Amino acid sequence: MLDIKLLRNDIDAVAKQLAKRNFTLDAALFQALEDKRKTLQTATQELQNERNTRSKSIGQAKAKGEDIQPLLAEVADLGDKLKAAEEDLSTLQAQIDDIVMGIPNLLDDSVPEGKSEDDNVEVSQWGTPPIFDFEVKDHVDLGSPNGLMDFESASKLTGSRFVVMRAGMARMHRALIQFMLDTHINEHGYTEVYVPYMVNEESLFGTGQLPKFAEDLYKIQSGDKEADKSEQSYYLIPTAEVPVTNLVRDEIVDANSLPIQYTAHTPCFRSEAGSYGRDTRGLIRQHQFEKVELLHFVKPENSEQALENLVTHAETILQKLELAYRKVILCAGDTGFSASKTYDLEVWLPAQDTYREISSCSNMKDFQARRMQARFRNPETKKPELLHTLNGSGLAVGRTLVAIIENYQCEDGSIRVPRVLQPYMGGMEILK
RNA sequence: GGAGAAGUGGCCGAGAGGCCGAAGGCGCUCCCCUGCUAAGGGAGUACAUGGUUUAUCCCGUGUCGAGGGUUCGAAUCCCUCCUUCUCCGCCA
Repeated sequence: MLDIKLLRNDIDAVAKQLAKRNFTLDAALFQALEDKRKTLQTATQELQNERNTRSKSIGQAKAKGEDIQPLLAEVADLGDKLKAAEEDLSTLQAQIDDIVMGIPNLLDDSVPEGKSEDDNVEVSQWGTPPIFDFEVKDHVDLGSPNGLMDFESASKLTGSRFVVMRAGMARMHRALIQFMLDTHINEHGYTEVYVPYMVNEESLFGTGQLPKFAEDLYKIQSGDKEADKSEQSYYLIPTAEVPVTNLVRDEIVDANSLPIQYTAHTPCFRSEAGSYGRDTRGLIRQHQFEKVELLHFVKPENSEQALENLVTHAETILQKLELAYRKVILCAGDTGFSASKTYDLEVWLPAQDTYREISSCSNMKDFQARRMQARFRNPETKKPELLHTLNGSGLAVGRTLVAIIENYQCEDGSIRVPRVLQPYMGGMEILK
């Protein structure tokens, strides 16, 4: 959520900024609604003030034992007028809130212009893509023959975009999670957190998935209960960003505890509505996948550096796994709704002969914090101020598995186990 | 799943229709006194938001778990939901 004052005072500049990300802000409509709001709110508050003062005088008169009937008569129609005014105001306010909640974050000045992912700018490369003297297979062909990776069974159990893994494959998948968590905890100073995989609506509003992206989420319907509107419903988390970031929702954290760095392993659930036909083969785009997430809560002046650190932490994993990758900065048109600036890490996939996203690291600045009222007390001004929140994948586990399988493949179809993972797999060196 | 109790500022806690944005305590900030393993005195100290502009000041509005309702007036009464605790049942 953007600062409402910024929208009131300088909406044209905001609209211009947002145009960079292909977002059209109807400044005239907002302005008109705002003007109405101002008069309506002032009028409503005047009525409330009148009610309050009159009620108070009734109380005082009663305490003195005076006759309050004439006073009651005076306020007879005040209630109805006030009620009407309050209803008009809340309707109008809801309209304004809808608009404001649907406005994406302002982009950092360093974000390059561009319309789509084709305009993202490469920042750096690490490692060299391996050269094979045989025809490379993709991870599906490598994993399927021995049932290590089994998409047919998964579609029987559930449907498309799920997987069953067996034996060494399942173990390597688990090893990756442990390896990532251990690295972030031991070398990068993160605190591990375990969080619910289902969250309420408020949490999803806090991080920005709602109200705009409801179709990407799975909503839980509990058992035999008919959808009862009065009861709160839960959603499966699309990323650990949601539960972990919401830890600071409605909190005023001690400035001394900053920066806070959390890491969490969770499954992620995405409906992938709107991506029909994309990446239908293999593990790349699943309804359920594991991710190790990195989150920072920092003072505003430190968030720029925190993003650089966070990306480095994610890069460390790829480097230890000796996987070639490149780092890109997302252009204006490709940067996500809540993000001010995003780096993607893209790992080399031999079978696709290209780099594919494996991590996305973003500085949300105060966008999520404002929605969540996540604050810290500034020791100098003694006033609460909004935190800056950041998050990034460190890394997406399924896609990392894909990268290992394809980059470490041998001519006979077996897969070498990366050195750093071997201790996590009982010393196993070859996966077949 | 059944029965009961409770949710008040950074924390603890009083308050039971009007004199309550809320006693008292702890903590914190500032000042004074004193002078040495410390103690005493005084003052201040919720958040959001509108007028209202970077900000200050002032005036208002809202907020006592959340949302509705009753009333001239609700922290206080009623309803729904959420959460916590106690007892019983069940359970990885």
